[in-house]
Amino acid sequence: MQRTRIKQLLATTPTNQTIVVKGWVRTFRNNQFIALNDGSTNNNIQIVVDFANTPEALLKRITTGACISVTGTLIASQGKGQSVEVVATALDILGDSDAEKFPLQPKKHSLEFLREIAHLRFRTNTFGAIFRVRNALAFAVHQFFQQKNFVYMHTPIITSNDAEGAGEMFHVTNFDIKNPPLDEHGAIDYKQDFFGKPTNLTVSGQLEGELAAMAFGDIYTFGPTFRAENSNTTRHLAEFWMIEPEMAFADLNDNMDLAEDMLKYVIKYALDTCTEDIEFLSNRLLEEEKQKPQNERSELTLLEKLNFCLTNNFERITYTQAIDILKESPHNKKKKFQYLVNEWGVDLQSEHERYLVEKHFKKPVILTDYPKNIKAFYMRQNDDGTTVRAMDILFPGIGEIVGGSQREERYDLLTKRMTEMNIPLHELDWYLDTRRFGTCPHAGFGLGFERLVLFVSGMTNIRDVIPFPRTPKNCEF
RNA sequence: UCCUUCUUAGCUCAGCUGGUUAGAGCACAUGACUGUUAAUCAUGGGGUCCCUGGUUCGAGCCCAGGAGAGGGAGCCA
Repeated sequence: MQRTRIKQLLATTPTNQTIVVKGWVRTFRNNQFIALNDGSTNNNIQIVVDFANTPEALLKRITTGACISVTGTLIASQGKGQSVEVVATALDILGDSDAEKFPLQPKKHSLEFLREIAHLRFRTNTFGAIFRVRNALAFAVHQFFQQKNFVYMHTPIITSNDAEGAGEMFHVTNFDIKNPPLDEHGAIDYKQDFFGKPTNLTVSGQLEGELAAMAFGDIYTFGPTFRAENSNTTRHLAEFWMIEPEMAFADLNDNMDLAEDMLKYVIKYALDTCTEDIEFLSNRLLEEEKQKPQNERSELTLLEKLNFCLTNNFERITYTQAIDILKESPHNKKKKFQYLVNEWGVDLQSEHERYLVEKHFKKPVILTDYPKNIKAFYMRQNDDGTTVRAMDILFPGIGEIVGGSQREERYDLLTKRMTEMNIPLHELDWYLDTRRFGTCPHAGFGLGFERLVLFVSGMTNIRDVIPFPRTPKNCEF
């Protein structure tokens, strides 16, 4: 007989039907009641064991963490905490779990402790909810773009291109690093390496994405990305997943519209399909914030915050307007910023971004038209000669979740800018071909998937929204 | 990388001014009970006080160095 998933069982009208259910024991109370979970939902099904007619040796093996298979009848629960329960007629232990050694206990654990046992934390309510939400968001990303006829493009993970400047890269080689072959000058001879040249893990699929957009029109990537920055924060990972759409015949406004539509679409999808999980996470956050002083708590619950995002337009302002707002802000005048805002041209600090999003507008903000000197070479230059068609989307609690731009499609201006920024043209010759052969206005952005999961789950540390986080000095599992 | 806080039982933590045998709650084990909901009650086992060195009659506590973790900053998604 096939097993039924617990999520489905809990929604079934009990008519004494015989069912099979398999899962992992969360708790075993009173030698009689098993709370069983199979990952389909955070809710457990209660298995009732006839302990008087069950061998004691078998009862002893029903421990927290054990994997069991139960055949029984589904009945309306006689107890109060649940609507249905399963009266066991047969119970098999599929996998024992030594209660003395199993680290998950029927009690609250700290997120830091669970991070150390990331291979087992999937079995907790919090991480069950997080990773079901993550799954829903990933699926919704694909559904959103597919409905719009974007082509899913797999850009390379190993690349020889290191001219992007998006971040420090992980070197890829199969040399014996203690004894690499040297050339006549004593330098490492990459001609003898696997690819015959130095290679790295990708920091972005954007440049290759642009190539594809110049043929398919609209494309997106969704894959792993690697940055070897020594970043130790709650918002950075060395290995993370990035979504990068690229649209031909699109300007910055189209780009902002796409990003805003996409964020709203995937958040709504998660709310609709993971309602219970998000409610659970919302309550979890509420409980966690009770530990904090009143003025540090969120004004909205997680659920309210997500719904607020769906029903309000993101605030769109230019960098220049943002600087004016910050300059004139009471916060700046009272010198409450660590870095005071006095002049146009400086990069915004996180405290400034947080002020704009969390204090001034109290909603997601899209900042556009940054000074060209603080942005990448490929961004389209405005006629003022000082700013570029860049956009950053800032989210409360997360900061920058999206970074994008309209691309510089004009060959002359692009190569001039590259030369100014000391980017060797010959290394990106293939990229420049798009501008040589049938160039057109186009735009795209990069969305850090884990930052999205962070926002939707209400978690505060990015290491808790990816199954096995890779950060400086940490690559377990 | 910088600033800052922390590291004591399986987990979460307490540990006074440096003083004799290092504690609690939960978890776990044993027993009782048996429609429980983090069950309850009783009993019990469990410690490299992060590591190394130093000061001292005496260090979990003070000093130096190191490791790991949390929070903040920078870099960014």
